[in-house]
Amino acid sequence: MADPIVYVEQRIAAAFAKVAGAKADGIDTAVRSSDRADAQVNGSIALAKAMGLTPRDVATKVLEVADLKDICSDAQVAGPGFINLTFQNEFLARELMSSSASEKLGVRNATKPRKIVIDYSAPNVAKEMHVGHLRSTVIGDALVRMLMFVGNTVVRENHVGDWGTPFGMLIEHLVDLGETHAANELSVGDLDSFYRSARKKFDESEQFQARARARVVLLQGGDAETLRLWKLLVAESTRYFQMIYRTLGVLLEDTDIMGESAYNNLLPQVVERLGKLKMLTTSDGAEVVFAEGFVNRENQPLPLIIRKTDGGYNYATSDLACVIDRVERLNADLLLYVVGAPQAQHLQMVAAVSKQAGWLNSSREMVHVSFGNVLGADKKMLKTRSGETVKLDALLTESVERAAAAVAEKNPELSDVAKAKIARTVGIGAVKYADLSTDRIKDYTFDWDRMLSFDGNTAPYLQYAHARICSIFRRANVERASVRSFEPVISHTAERELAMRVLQFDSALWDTIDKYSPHRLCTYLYELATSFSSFYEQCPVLKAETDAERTSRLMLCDLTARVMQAGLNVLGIEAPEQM
RNA sequence: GCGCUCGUAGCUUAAUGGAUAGAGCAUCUGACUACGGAUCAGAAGGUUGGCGGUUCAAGUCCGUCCGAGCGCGCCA
Repeated sequence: MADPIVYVEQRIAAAFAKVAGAKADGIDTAVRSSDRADAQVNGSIALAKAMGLTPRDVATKVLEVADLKDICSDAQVAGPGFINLTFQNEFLARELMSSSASEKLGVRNATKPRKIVIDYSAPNVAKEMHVGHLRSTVIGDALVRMLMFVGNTVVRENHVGDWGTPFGMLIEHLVDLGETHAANELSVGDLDSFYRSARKKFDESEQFQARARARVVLLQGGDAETLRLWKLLVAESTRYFQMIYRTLGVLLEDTDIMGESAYNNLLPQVVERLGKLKMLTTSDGAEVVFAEGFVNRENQPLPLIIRKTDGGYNYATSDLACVIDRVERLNADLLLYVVGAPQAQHLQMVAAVSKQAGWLNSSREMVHVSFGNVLGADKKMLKTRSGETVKLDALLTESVERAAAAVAEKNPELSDVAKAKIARTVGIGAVKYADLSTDRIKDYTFDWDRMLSFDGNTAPYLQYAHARICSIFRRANVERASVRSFEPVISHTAERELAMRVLQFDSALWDTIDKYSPHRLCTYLYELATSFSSFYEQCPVLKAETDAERTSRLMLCDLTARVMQAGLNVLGIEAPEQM
């Protein structure tokens, strides 16, 4: 326990229960941070009516019962019935020590650790990764890291698009080019042109279309030679994905790939099981499930197509197979899908059918971690086939280059090796942070300048705060660990503000996890950095007035840096010691 | 047509139903020979798309209208 608000909340809740008894049930007695005091309680107003008292009377009683004298220097009923709390500096100091002593910096572990399968990134074989994949990859990876941080078991799954009708055309194109030539073309990372040429042939030549269709049949029938060619495509693409992932610094590995093809042999089983459950209906020649509450344009029930008229399966079948696999083989109790908002209805239908079939229930659920569309400067969807796609590796390269220019300007004395390393850390961090720091649900306007700007609420600003602290310790020639158990003395306002902020890491991270919204942690870290910068201006550390004050401030600096580093780390962003 | 999402300062945005809507960018005014100026302090900038409702309290919930985007049977 380190967050004073979390701590006082328990006492307040108990006090409310004592004062109001059962009437307090369902009343929000949460304690929140406030700009009028350290914390604010506001359940009294809601309770007043039920108790036949004025809100201020309720608040006064609660305050009497809670008896917060040992931790609060001030506790007052204010306004219509709020309780404003001010914590004692000694209490904050104790909490800082508790946080400093804990490996997880005061963050509570999950009370019930879960097994969580998280589906993210999902690029397509033989296609370039673009900004849409950036969102899924970066958001998904941040969630993986924070869910693991609080003690969950997390399984990463990269649902790569490696199966289906386009592969007929891609394989035939590969055959036309010759394997060596095709491999060369694919290995230079120019996947889009490969895909486009195949597409062009497909659109222009009926003969090619026929070949492509025949090839799909061979592929799905397991023809050895076709599979060999298919694997060639997959292998080249996988190498390309891994290159991007390594550059991006995400956790995804080859072994996390569970492409559509991986579920191929489960597909007949899906049909069989749905059939046994009497959920299948034949409609227009296709085998479908009608999930309740979904209608089409004509207000007719909207089906989930399990088996097409031609006997083939499609992505709904494969997604259902996924659910079965994740629940039954992996024994997951939470399935997260970090997938764009346009898939919302599809995923709802998959969830509805899975529930109806009994694969999912209230303790095994799937959650769509949806994110907004990526828009161009014209505020229109960035389309994949328009040819105007921003390629991910080009984006990352440019970001690192811009960061390199900044490093060269600010720190010309650093070695070339150090400069290059910092440029990568800063450049990649900036891109990831730009993606993570706004509410994922909203549409996202792609903007080079904003993404690569190093001012304001950006990764470099947070990294800079961290680097400055490291610099203080370098100059002081003091081991970071040596100040960690020192009990700090809080006197200056800026010091106190920073202390309060540091202690909120726990609630900020949990708030982020509860909503699967990384931008909340970003906001917290930005505020932490702001508080530190302000402290840094106002409170000399190395030239503090006394040794005790100096050590106290060093302790606070160390803890701030550790929280910053841990916070950036769960976002998948590195915190350099110099920049 | 039906459904989902979004609409906050010039721009980019934050805000569990809580008091005076909080930041950054841009603009303007200031600041150290103290630990890194990729900084800090301050000013100005808002009828939270409109109207109505629920509530002690609404940017937030409900209704309605306007605007934008996405989805809606065999592509994934």
